[in-house]
Amino acid sequence: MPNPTIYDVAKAAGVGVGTVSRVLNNSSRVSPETQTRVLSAIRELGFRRSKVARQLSTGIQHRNIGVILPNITHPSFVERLRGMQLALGDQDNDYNLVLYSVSEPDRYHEQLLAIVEQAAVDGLLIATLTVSNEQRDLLTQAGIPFVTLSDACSDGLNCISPDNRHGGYMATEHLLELGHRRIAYVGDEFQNDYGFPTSELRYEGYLAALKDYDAPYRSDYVRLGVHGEEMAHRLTEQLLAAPELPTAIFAMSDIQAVGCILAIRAAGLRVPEDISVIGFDDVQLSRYIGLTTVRQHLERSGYLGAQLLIDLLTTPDNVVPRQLPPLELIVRGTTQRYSELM
Amino acid sequence: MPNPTIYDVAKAAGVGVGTVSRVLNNSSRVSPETQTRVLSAIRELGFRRSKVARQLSTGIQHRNIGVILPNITHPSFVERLRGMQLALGDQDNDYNLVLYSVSEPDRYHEQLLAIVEQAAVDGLLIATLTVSNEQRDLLTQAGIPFVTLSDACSDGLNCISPDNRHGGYMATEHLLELGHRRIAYVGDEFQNDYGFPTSELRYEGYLAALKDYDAPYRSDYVRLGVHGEEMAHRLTEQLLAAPELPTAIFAMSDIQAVGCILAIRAAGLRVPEDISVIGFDDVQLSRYIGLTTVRQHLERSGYLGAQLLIDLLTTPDNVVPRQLPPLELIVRGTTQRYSELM
DNA sequence: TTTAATCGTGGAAGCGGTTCCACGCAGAAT
DNA sequence: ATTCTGCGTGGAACCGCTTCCACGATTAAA
Repeated sequence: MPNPTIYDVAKAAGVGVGTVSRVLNNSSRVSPETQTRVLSAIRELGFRRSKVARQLSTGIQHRNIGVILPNITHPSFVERLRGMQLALGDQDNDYNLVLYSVSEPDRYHEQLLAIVEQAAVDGLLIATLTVSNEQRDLLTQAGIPFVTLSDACSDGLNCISPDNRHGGYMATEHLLELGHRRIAYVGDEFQNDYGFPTSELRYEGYLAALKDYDAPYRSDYVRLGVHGEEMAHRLTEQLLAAPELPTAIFAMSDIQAVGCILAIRAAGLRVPEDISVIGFDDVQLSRYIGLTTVRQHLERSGYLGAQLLIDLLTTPDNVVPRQLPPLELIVRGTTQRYSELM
Repeated sequence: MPNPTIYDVAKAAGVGVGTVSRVLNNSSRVSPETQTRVLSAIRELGFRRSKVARQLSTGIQHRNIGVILPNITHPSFVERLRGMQLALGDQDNDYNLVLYSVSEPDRYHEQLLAIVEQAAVDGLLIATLTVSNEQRDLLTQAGIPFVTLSDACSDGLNCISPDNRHGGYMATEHLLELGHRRIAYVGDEFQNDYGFPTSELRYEGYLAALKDYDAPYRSDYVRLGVHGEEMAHRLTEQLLAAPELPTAIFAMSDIQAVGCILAIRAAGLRVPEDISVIGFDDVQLSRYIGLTTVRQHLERSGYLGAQLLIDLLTTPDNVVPRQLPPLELIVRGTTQRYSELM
């Protein structure tokens, strides 16, 4: 018997279904003999009570909020996750957080389909990944409200996003004001498999700042590659092989900034004495290592995103808009004034 | 109407329930007029189809695995989580990971009760938190198999755990072999609200190593406090205020090691030149900052725990035991040989 | 002894969907 | 005119559990 039900158990034990249910919930009194009979029938048949049937029958509502994110590895997601948990904790309604980590970009859509098909969640928090029109329609059609924590707040989707362009500007401006002129950019490739434009936006800010400050733009100072510390390490090595070294690097994320710093040190140079490095995000790690960066309130964005979604779920026609605090420049120890003397 | 059902929608639209269902799933053909009638009825009533009823009816099984952990903040949980995701990804059966973050210890039991009551999960992965006998019975009674990723593998529970005592020994031994004799221990209080004995176990290893190497034990070199970087910082300040400074510190976790290092630097001393520091865990962060530590394969333990649970869920009578790889000493840059000259 | 209360139990109804079968009706084929 | 086909539709049955009501058998109270 593949999936025995309480009816099977009842039959096997020679009792009624009500009795089986009573044993299962050890509610009211069941005579000891009966109880053991039922229990052994359960064991023999390998019975497992259906979660779903139980929920339907008892009418217990517990809403699931799904979180889709590219990969649990990255610290920035941890921060956002923490914020979400916080928001869900506020509501002591029972919202459960269900994690969907998209390890490979091409499985993203497939996973989304499965989520919809399974009716696994009541609402969705989509971090960093972009939502295509097709996907938007899919979710709307299925009646699953969603909030994106992304960098492309397009077409009136519910979305929590920092101003990446401005953040890129801020970071670069900081370096410029310290007197740097040869500033490199290390970031993700603009066209990545997950489809998010973060790197390009921050790069645009970088460009704009260079322009405003009449600093030269040099294409060989722009190094792009897949996200991660190691790639940043390698990109920095390339930068260091150039005839004229940059005096500062703007890395589009803190993790990449770490890669840059490690590469610089490995080359026998010092940070910030020889080369200044600024990151982006302000993850926990950055405080520990004293990285200068742009704080984008990741935890808060998770918090606000979850709140927004809860609004959407509970009072769809009274959704209060949420505002992310402005980006902040956090100056720590990896940037310093540029002096010709050096 | 609080919770309109498809019957309400059908009535309002003047159609049968079958038709409503067809519209909902846009399956087979429904005439355009009918469709719009149904759709507007849905909108007016604020109908949301019940996830649970749908699942019961379609017979779609998707198992939920709950993860209970003290607090999402801590990097070590992220690593374990990653391992769990990995294991769940192997099975491309649909196992969903549901997160329960216990922010306050006293809410732990309450949350556990809610999980059981709600029948929210099919199995449970309990990280770090300990399971009392009462709780064990509760879960067994409810037919929820569970695996603990804890430090107290007692009474034949399914459990993945490193040998913390031995790990404490290894860390201390490393310092001793570098010639250190004045070795401090910074860790959690032995009796913490979450009930896990990690700190005490590692401390025991510390003691044993001191003894084996005939190094003096000094109670003022043992500093305990609530887990976290900040507390470790403060404890280290106390250590530095002592008349005779320790030459090395064994911190029971990497995060605490960071606190130690920061405190040492803040006091104008250098790591490892003045004081060596060794941590425990080998979280990602540690690689970045070059921390010497004991690797406990956190990701792997999450992975194995999830696998074990899946076994329990699918083939309860054929559970293959999982073995964690042995602890490894990872020597990086925060420890060095002690020389009297200094 | 009669009546009432209690206990253990069986089983129908219901939770809110989906699905399949049956039916009416329009248009095509005979 | 009759039969056939297919489309759009209604609604019963079912998914697997809980729960409540009913009922017979004890036991206690009157």
